[in-house]
Amino acid sequence: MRHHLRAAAPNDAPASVGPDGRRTRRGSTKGSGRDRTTRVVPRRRPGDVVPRAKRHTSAVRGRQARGPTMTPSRSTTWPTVSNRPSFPAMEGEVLARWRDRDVFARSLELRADAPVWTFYEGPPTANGRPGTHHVEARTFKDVFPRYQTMKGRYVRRKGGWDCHGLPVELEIERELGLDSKADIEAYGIEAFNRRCRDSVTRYVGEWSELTERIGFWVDLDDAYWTMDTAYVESLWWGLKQLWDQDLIFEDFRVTPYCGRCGTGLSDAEVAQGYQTVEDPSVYVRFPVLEGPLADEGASLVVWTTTPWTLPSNTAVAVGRDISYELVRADGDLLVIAGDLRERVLGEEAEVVRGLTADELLGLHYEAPFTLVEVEADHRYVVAADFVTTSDGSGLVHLAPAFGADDMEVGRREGLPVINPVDLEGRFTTGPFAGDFVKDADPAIIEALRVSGRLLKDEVYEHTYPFCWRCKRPLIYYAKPSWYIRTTARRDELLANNRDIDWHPDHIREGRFGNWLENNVDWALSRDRYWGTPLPFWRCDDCDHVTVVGSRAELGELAGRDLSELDPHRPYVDEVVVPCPACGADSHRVAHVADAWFDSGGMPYAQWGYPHQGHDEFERHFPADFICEAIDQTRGWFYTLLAESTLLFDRSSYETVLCLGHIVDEDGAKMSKSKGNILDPWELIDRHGADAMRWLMLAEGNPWVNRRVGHQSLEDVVRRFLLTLWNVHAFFTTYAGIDGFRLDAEVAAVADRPATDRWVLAELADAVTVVDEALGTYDVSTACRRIERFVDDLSNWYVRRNRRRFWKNVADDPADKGAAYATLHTCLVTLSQLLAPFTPFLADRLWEDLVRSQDPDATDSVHLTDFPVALDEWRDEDLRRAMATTRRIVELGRQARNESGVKVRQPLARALVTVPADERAGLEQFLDDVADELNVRTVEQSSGTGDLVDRSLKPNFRALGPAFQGDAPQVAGAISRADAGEAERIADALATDGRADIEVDGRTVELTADMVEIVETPRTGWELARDGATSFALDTALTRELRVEGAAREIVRALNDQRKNLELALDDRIEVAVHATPAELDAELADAGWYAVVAREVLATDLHRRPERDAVEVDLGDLGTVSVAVVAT
RNA sequence: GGGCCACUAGCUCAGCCUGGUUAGAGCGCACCCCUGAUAAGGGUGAGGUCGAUGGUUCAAGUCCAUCGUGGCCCA
Repeated sequence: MRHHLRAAAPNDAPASVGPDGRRTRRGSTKGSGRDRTTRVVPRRRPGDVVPRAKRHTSAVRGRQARGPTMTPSRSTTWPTVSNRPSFPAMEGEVLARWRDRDVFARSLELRADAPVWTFYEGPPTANGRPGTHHVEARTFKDVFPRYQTMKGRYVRRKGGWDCHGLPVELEIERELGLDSKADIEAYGIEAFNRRCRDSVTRYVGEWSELTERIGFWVDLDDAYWTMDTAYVESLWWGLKQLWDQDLIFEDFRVTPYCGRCGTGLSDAEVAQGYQTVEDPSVYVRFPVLEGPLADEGASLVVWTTTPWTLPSNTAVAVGRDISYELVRADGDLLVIAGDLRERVLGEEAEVVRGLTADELLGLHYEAPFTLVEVEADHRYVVAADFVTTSDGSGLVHLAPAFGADDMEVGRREGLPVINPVDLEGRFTTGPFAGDFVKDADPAIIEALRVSGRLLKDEVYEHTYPFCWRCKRPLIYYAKPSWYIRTTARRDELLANNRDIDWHPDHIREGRFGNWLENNVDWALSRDRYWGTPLPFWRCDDCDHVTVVGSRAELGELAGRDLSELDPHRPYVDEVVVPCPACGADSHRVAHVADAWFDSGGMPYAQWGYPHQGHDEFERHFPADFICEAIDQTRGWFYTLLAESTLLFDRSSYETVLCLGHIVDEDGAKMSKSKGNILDPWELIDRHGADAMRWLMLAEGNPWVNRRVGHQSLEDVVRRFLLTLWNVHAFFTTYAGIDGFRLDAEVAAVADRPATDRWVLAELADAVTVVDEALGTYDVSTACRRIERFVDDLSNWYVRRNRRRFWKNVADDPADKGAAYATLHTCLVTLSQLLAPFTPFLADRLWEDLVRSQDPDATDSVHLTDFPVALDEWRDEDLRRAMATTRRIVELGRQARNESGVKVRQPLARALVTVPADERAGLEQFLDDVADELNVRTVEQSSGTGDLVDRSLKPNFRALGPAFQGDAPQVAGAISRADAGEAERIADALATDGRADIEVDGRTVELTADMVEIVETPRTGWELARDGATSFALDTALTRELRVEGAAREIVRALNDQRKNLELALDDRIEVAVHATPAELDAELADAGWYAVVAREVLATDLHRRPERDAVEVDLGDLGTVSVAVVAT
């Protein structure tokens, strides 16, 4: 096979290849003999010299050594995680582990005694290659069973294959060069069906591989095959049940038919053969035989483009909402739709009077031909809603034998079927006997002309179907067929549908509900070979039909052992049973079942019920969940509901998720002719299965068409998977360096820093939201919440807390331990949270973060329970406080941006205002704001001082209900309040909780919730504002601030060199720094900055001297600094 | 012709069920930052008459009606 999973190259080997192609090894770069002086790449950009930000709110912390320490007992228990992963290779490793450890089977064993949660696999047909849309469906089919398993349910996932049907037969016909049913029968049904059976399994291998590769856990070893004997026997049982309930009957069915090939065609085949052709278009007089119109001698004007069907006319249809007229033209009295009079009869026609459809209904008329004598009442006017006035005369000729609409009306009206045409499409009687019907048109028109019935004859251009094999025109032709009387149970179908949990729910009342409302009997039979043979035996003599429900029953009837009988054609056709009514021989009817009956019967047939598998069926009926593309509404969704309603009086599924289709990145349908089909293997090999899955699950709603392509997959990888992976790599890197151990003492959550408690509070919320969303089949919400958490974790928690991981353990072991423990908790919980969505990455995280520390731990995340948020994590106040903090930081960045003072340059002060109820929460994070924005002190306005302007903003949510129609006036008064008035109201609200305000001369009482007090610092500093939140930045620079900036710049330049030298994170170095003029040098030394620099860059010695090959940093009018690493 | 769905920033989509006066995100774009997550990362900004019209309401992207455009299913 082409798509073997490659033996995955370990992508995280301890050694990695550097940018220059040399192998480097973490922590062992010493003695590598590289020439350090030539490897320093001076980078000098004039605009690039402002010193790096530094924490100013805590001088003590600010002067700690920042690098990771050389820990003597460095643990090797944390795996080395590459920061440039290959997800497809990683997934290969995970797959190998799943196989080795038999994880899927064990995940089932684990829940063997748990409550059952049932998923039904809608069987794909395996005689075509799996495509990208199958990856979509299988992803959604996987995520919920995985979730439910983790929630403690037993989710047996029995696979299935759809084996029968016309597409299989057509493929074999093509291969064998067969052209018609006659050809097939000449070739031999036995051999033909054997080929069909073989072809079904043709792509099973590739299907299985793809299924495994994308992590869809389904039991394909125990899959059901709709062609299996036990399966077919179950269907027989089902059909017999229906027969016993009198729900099966035989009637004519009009289908597209090729007289030359002698075969009906499927809709798909018909669709291939449309051509634009010119056909005769004739208007014919049908004289009225009853009532006033008959007395006046009027005729109906009837239009048709198939004159050959006129001999089979049984009725004329009119539209109830159409206005008709009695018209005199050329001495004729004619009945025609008013809208069409002029077009058909010309301007000369004179309207005698208007007629309603009701006046026409029931009137008998004289038809132009009578080839067949019929006893039943026919040839009168009926109503039908398909009659329009866009063509013809508004009076439609009906020939139930040759039109599906005609047949439907005819059945409703009890009209006879007149069919003077044989199976080769030739007239059997009358003057046209022996002619192919289409060829008889001219003779028929001539006969009409001769009899004086022809009113008008034209040529009509339209599209008409032709046989794709022989190119001859198709005819619509009524043939005897077997039906299931679903209309008898329409109310039950509708009732059961109402109990189904549809996603999206509009399908229930909309597309599906409407379809059920207009339910027609299910045409069950097909005149084909490779399908479930209908178990109906008809007596040659008396036509009595015997229906059998199993081979055993059949054997009993036939009087011989049939336990080894292949229930397919032709073997089953050979079984003859005696008629219980008259004793004559009964032969099986030639039909097979619509393949949809097979798949609709899977709830019972997959177990062979009721002949076997009784317990399994009871245990797994109905399904909790099914999931297919939306085009199954009238397919599987319907047949499942119909069969289970008729057989078990309830729906066989409780929840159904409908999926949209896969389209390309431009939104175009994928099709072979456009050449925009995407091979799923190519996508997965390049980006990985997790990326595919996440794209399917997270992008838009499940039922909206999904755009798939390399670009969107790359986005998923970069935006989501890689972000998470980088956090993981960050954690393991520092945990490894520090020798962090999971069994180390760590502070209780309540005792950890606020930032830790915050991220755990977010985690708790994420777990809750995802859990609830998955419980209600809402993957989009779940995915969005996870994405937001990963972003919070990476771009706020890790970024804000990086230094806690770098610093020396000895300085603050509790703080460092808390940081590790917190991040570890987040990642492990994420691993479990992600397990249903991205099972590979999730399990890799588990392996690295849990298994690496504890070989006795559960050996896959998929064997764990879905995470539960601990109560001690929850802290909604803290979440709100951090949200405020981050909004303040955003404003600060905005102010920085607008001031033009870069973040690397420390500034002295900032003043912030937030709504009163957010002040307390913000207070605890002011240090974070200061550090993030590189400002020494950040203060909140006291709320009363002179530094703040106050204004009022109306809150409509409270004002509206209170003042109704006056709300706008009150709001206006609030907005217009001047400074003094605002001050007065704000104070009154603060002390009494209420305040008076004058509105249009009246005094109105406000409560605190009606007004938002907006404060703005009155400083003249750089100001950024958003509603009631503002940030004022003092941009004044002192010499001291600039010197500190210089120190940060030195650190940055040296760290830059460390990186160029490819030093390990904890390598020690010696550096040389030379600042000029001497005054700057002295200031740096006196303020202790050189010591800070040395600690920052892990320098054992800092020499204040010039060095050749040093990198020079221009500090503007402050001076210049040159730096160099002199020893490693 | 019928049913259903969609229409929100240049693009892809949230928000609508449960109406509240500052409509969000990602990508793209412009400008910038960072340089120990580094073939990465981050920020700020510009950009929207929420398809149109009418209605309900103190208040409509959100509720109702009609229309338009597109899609799916059916005929």
